Amino acid sequence: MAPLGRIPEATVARLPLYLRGLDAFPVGVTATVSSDELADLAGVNAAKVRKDLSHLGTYGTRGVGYDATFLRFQISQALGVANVWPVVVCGMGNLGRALANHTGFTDRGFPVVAATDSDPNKIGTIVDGVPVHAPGELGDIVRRLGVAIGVISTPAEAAQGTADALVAAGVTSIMSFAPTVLSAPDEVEIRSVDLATELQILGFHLHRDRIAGDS
Amino acid sequence: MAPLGRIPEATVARLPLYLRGLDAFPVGVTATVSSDELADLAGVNAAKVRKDLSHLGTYGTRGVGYDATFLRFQISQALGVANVWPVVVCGMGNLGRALANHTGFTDRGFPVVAATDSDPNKIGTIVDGVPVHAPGELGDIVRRLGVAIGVISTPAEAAQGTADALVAAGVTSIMSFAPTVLSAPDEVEIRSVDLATELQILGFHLHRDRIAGDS
DNA sequence: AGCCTCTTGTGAACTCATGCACAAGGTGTC
DNA sequence: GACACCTTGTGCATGAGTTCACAAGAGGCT
Repeated sequence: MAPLGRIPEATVARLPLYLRGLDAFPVGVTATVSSDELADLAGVNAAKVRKDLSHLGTYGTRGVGYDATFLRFQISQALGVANVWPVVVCGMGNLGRALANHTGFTDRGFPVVAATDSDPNKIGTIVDGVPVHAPGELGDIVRRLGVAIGVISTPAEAAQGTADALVAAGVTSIMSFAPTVLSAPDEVEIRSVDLATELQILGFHLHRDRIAGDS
Repeated sequence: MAPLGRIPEATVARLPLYLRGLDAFPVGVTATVSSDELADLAGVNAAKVRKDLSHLGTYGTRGVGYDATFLRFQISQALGVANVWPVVVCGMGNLGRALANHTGFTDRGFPVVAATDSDPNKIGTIVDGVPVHAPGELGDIVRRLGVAIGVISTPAEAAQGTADALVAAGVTSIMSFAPTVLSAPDEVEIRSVDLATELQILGFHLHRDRIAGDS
């Protein structure tokens, strides 16, 4: 199989789950893991695990399984986990503060190096070790600190302007929590997480189950 | 078309986006919206909008478009937005507090009526209007307040136990932010949002672009 | 060595989702 | 009423992703 041919998007989205599952295996100790075990750890089925991993290369041994340490290395390699991508959090409201302080980010190679907020009372302060700047300084911050990823946690009204500023500064990866559609050039990748939308999807199923139960 | 035949999951996930897009139209005022306009507002293409809406019924007028108010009503109906689903937030760390205080939840019919945390200093206090209880009281809270949805924002280690407690209390919809796989009976719907995983997906593309740029 | 057992890697069928392209069916104008 | 113009609704083709099922190896036991 092509060692690094095009990896399907669905597979890319699962690689972090496999990596997380492999955390169950101590480093340094030689251990093998089967596609079945890894499937359990990642919450998917075994066939998917095998097909996903086959996109990276043939790293398993038939009849045995995968060497946990080696597999972790290969997935890390594919995901580029060795890199550290500095993050700027735009909008230090409730959510922004939580994100800036989220240990899961730094632990995985995404240190929050700066934040912006339009509130004059916050500008110039340091919240949980993260300096808060004015939105106008965004371009400067990105260049000076080598920011690779922008997180938008502003109100919906300010989101597009913030995205524009990030793009203008050269940021090509954005994660947005604002409940609005963002437009940006094609080469910019935007991942949008709308928490209320997620709940509405849950609500749909609750609603439907209730309808079904009533009839 | 079957007015309420089975709606594809992908369509369900987009209905909230359409509903959000329709917010651009004032209530009470009669206005029509075309699939093209709605596509822009929701960030998808027009063909998808039409096919999605056709699953709900034939609510458009050829040559004209959709009546904004009526369409909003129909989508709301399908999603069951008229219902109010009380939410309990489990784990009042940084993220939990932000979620409990998230106005987007209450605004969309998902009031956070209670929270739990294992920290004795938090138990019994009221944070932003939300009373914090001990994890052991979860079953009682769910029954007493009619909780429909549980949000898990505990550390990964406590997530499965919290999920078990929610399920035991009769909650069938769970939204989890814990970076771990949760197991639950089939009838329980779990939506998992791992923020670090999202960033790793962005990181993959950054990594790949950089590789491509180097070669 | 021969055989049995185990698990990977993958061809192939199948399901689900997307997007095109156009007929069907409205509205408004002359 | 006839015609020109719009936009929906949908049949169909294409593509992406999932799952099955099994041959191809690898290791161990007798």
